[in-house]
Amino acid sequence: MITITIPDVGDVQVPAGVTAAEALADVKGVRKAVAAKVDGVVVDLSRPVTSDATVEAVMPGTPEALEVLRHTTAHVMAQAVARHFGMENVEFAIGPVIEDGFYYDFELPRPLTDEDLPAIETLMTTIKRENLPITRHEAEDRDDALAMVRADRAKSRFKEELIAGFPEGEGVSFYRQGEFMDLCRGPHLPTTSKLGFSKLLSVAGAYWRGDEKREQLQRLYATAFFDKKDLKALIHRRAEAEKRDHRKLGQRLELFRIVPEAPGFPFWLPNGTVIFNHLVEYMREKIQERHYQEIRTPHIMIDDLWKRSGHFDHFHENMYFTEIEDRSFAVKPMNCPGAAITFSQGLRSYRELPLRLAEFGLCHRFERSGTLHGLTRVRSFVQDDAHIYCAPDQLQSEILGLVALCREVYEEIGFGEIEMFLATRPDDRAGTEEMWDHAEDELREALAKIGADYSVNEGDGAFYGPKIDFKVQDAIGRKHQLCTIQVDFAMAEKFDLEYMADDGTRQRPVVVHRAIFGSIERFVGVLIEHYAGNFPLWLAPEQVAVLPVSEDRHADAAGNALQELRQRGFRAHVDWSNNKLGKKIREATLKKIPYLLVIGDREAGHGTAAVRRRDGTDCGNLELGELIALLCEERDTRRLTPILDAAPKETE
RNA sequence: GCUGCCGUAGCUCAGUGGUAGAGCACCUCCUUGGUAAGGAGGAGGUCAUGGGUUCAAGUCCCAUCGGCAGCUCCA
Repeated sequence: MITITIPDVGDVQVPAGVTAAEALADVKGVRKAVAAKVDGVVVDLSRPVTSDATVEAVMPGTPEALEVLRHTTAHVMAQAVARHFGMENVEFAIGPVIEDGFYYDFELPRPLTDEDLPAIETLMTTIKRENLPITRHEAEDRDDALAMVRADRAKSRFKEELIAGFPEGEGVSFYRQGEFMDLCRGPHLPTTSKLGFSKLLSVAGAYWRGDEKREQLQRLYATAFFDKKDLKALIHRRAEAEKRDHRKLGQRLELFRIVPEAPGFPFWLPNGTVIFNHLVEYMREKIQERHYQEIRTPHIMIDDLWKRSGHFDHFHENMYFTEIEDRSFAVKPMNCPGAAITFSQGLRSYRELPLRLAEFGLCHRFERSGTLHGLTRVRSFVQDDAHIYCAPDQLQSEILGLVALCREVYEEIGFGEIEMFLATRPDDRAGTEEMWDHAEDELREALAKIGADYSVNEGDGAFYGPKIDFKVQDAIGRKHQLCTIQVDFAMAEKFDLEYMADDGTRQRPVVVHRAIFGSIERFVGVLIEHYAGNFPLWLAPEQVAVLPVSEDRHADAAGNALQELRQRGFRAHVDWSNNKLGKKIREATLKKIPYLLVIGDREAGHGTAAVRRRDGTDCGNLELGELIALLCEERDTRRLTPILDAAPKETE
């Protein structure tokens, strides 16, 4: 007999070797359990328990249960694909669980099309109804496992390759339901009837083991949940994300365009340029407060410079080159060399440090056509870049200042949670161990000083120094990496940068590269989706629309309102069309203009306007001067939420 | 770059190998109106580009360019 400890229930004595399910037999609701946890490890319910252990049921609703469900659903999807094409025509690769679902990679006689999906889904439902028991089979070692896959099917080179990579001398497990067997660590649901609600999402190509030199496989993405509600919620979330897609909104709101004549090089339309410029202006304020100096450096410089900076060696594939009077030039992919040259004009004194040189620099990088994506992955973009040249003992306070700046900006923009990552020394690196120790310590200490929560990405630093990366969460919970703060010991050497220290010796400055927005292009792309196109007043391309009820009777009042708004610097217009009011409201609302001022008989004589927000809220009738003062406050304080609330309902 | 899908009016999209279509937007006229679409008329096309098959190609085939999803890359 062994002793099983069941949390919240107590200890029970059972014969050694009973299954986890049997051990849990008395637990309330155990019939719904999808797996068991033995001493904290999730296993099949059918797994025997051979010695004293803590055993608990893994119930639907827990993350572990969902993972088991999705993993099993992946197997069932593979089985359905096998039935759809015939087992002998399919070669199976891998089928892991990912965030929000799972996928499975196959080699198939022909590519999957959207028409295959419903057929595969139907087969999955059939397999669920067949209520096939899912059983675990163990191979002694790798040879045994190889024999098992070869006996099971004609083509198994991917599975064989996987097995060959397993550690020697360890067992290998397989799972079988019905005619389908798959190499798998498990655990799985006990039978296919326990499957929840699943949906096939998309088809894509993927390389075997992510290597573009290897076989290209067909990848089928899908998801599964226990509760139909959750599946619907995910589908809704995907639809919501699609509605916010910055490429669609960018087109509809006339913010930017990317045309075939310049693939990957965005055109900023007037509306988008307003946003672009205001973000730059905002960042200028921020860096002026922090005593940065702004510079501008050339877009095209001779090859030798890029060879000296190391870009030619490390970044050549992503650079554009051109020839001028038989000399080879490169278009800048980064701003660092220009800043370094700027720094090196004249001998610097320690009194000038930290010297913070900012540049809203336009960079060009060659990106492969398949990687381009709206504004978030482009071939030309403007970075809100800066290079800080400081003495080693100033490094930490500079880092502190940058982390604070980042947090301040992201908070003012309205992002949710901010995650920080410390990326430490990679295997391939420059500089001495002391330098790395020092730099990493400085970063760690800075993060500790502000009490920041952060994760460490070991070995993820740049070859010249460690960095802090920021990830922000947008309004619908997606994460974007924007800001990066990088410490660089190599650049000062490469460009022979020096300053005169207080003891009269020449010293190398430490260089910090950083961008807060990252690139303005990507930042605007993220912002469009974050705000769903509803930009806060200070950024909105059009801030106020004046809508006369009758375009001739109320023309004077509308014109006056417009003039006053424009005098106070608002981007405003009057809808002079002869449409009815309802239509004018619809059009202005679709343009996501924050405030609509309706002016009719009731307002014209009193110098007021009936104010409506783009979300449909009626803010009531306000005197024009008072209204404009409030709007100024909303704009000038860069409020994220409207300053005007719903007017109280008037009862007559 | 790779695999698959796609490319028709400014936008969103229909279109059976046999005369090029709709809605919105645009222009003109009527309508002067009260919180998300008033009415009528008009204009707008090298069906991405180049080849091929066919009596006949928007439609079938090939190539190129561009877009989308994913992979890879980047961060």
